[in-house]
Amino acid sequence: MMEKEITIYDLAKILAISPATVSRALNDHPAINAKTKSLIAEKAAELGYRSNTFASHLRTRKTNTFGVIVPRLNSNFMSTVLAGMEEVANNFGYNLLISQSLESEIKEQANARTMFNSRVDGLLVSVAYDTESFEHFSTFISRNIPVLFFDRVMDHPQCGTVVIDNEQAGYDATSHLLDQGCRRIMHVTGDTRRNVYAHRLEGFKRALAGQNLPLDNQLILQTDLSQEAGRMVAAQIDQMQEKPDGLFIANDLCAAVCMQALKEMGHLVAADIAIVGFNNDPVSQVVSPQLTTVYYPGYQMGKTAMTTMIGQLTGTKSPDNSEAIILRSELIIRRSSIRVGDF
Amino acid sequence: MMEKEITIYDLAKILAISPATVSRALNDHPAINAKTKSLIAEKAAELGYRSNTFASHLRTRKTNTFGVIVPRLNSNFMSTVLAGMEEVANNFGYNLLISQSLESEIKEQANARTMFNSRVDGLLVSVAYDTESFEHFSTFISRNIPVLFFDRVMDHPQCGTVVIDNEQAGYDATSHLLDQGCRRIMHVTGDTRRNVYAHRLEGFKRALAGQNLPLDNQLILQTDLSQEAGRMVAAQIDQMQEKPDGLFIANDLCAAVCMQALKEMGHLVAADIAIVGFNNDPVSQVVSPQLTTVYYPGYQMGKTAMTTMIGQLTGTKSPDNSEAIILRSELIIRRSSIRVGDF
DNA sequence: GTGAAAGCGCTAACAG
DNA sequence: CTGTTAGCGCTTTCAC
Repeated sequence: MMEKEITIYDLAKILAISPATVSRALNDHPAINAKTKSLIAEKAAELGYRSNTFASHLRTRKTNTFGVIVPRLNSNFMSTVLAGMEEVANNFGYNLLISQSLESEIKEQANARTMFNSRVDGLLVSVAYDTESFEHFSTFISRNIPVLFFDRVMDHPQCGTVVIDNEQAGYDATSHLLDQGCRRIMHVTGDTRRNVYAHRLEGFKRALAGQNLPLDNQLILQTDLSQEAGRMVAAQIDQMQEKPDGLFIANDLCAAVCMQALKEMGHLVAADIAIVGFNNDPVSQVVSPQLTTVYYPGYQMGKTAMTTMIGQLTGTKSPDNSEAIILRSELIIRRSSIRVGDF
Repeated sequence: MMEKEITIYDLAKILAISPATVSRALNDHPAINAKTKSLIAEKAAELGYRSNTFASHLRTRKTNTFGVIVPRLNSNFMSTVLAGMEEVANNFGYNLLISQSLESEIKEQANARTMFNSRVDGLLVSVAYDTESFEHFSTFISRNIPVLFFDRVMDHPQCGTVVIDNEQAGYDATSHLLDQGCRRIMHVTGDTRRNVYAHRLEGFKRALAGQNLPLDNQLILQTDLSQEAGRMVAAQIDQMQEKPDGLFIANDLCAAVCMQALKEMGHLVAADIAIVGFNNDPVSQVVSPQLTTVYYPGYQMGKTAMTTMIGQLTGTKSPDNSEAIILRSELIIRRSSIRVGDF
């Protein structure tokens, strides 16, 4: 049943050559005769030889594995990013060790420790809601293991980042609502310790300021952007004396639920209240009216992050030469926010 | 900058004891004095010692890592399953090596090879659309590495499976439509080489047969269940002479898009055509009308699969004692299929 | 309860 | 172009 594992020593003995030659041949070392190479490769295949990566890693101190820490796996955006990362990593012969922080810094620290102990060659992180400290990443930095943040990033001189221009996206979304004649716009955001939400909020503010509109703090709601939050926002709007005529929610699923709830309460989407979401989640296309949103290039972000990481590791880029890559995002205008013609 | 890695030899030297004792203490070996244990643990923590997993794996031939191969990472269902797996694995100190087959058997084989070379302790797989051969998994079996299938499974005497009762779910969904008075029900399915689609179809057929309704092959559409497919199905229905009055689509996102398209073409959902989806994707709750669907316990499936795998590995279950675990799924009735009252 | 010593399978000087 | 040799850091018999 249990077949015996065959090693380079077995191959060496059978072929009457040295293990070193076998090792070199298998690694396609230039100094080895092409004939011996193919001879060895053949025999290896025949006997079902597989390299013992641990022995190899033990020597080389490289694992060919990247750690990835994300807040949650089960969001459309994140799984799209991961899909992009996986594709690139796979092409370059790297593996991915994936774990989720479940939006908790504590868990994130534990994940980071596991990654560290697993001796990943590099770490890609999108931080949790409540992460404050950089501490759990500094162990990597001090051992020269590259750390790259994507989407929800931390600011650190030695870490690259891959993001979209959230400020501009927030500005565009808000400006669109202003263009539609909205004058009382509510913004539903997440934890503003996170760049993605903070910057969207800044963009929101800049757009209002551009029209000399006052900033009403009552109209800025910090939530967890869950579906539940969407329902609560709708209930709150329903109760308000002076209702907003525009609504910019930093997450599609939350926005979709909120829109649904508002409709049930008798509000007319677009006419009464124009709505813009964020992410271009599949959900945004199947709600009615279809949801105006910001296209968020998740797959591209994953590919870019991984490419950057590999580039850094293979020395194309110096490891302490951090860089910030900004991907293009784009406002997608759909029916939920079209009011022109109502005037 | 680059801190030196500290080993059990360093600890041994500093504490003037043998490396063997350090190793045993760190692994909580019973034969070691509690005092020496804590002394060693303390020093280890102080110096930032981390176990070199490769050296350890090289000796023990265990990796504490499971491989997971899924068709795609970026589906709500799959990422939910993965989230469940990750939680359990993490609790038991295992890591996850995740890769996607992108619905291609070729890629799946490559993934399996990588997993094999990475010497995963076990493999969890949900197979691709077009997978026919078991070949790429038999290498695992012959080396006694447990292989467990979940959701999209293969039949093999030595592999456990975790699934829902797709036949029953298909039956329930169809029966519900029949209960609503539908007599001409269309079923949109995926590749019927896959158990999940084949069984739902069987349930569909059984429900019709229970009412002595004829089986019209024109009303069974095999598609890839994409959003695009949803649009095509709607177009096709729109063109039909005798239109179906019920529609059972084996995927929520596809169903949601189809429903949307039908509405735009002027068809009345529920009244003209009652619709049932599958998966309880978030999308199903935000479309209007809300979509009747089958709740698919993804998180639970991930947890169960992982628990089973770990149980098998730790010897609770004999490895060649395959088992089939069937999780409960549940029809969730919403507005898209309610016609009672229209008569 | 602790130590000595061998070896897991591979790679990389170094030597020829 | 190929071989010799010495570890990588850990676990684990076998002693004491």
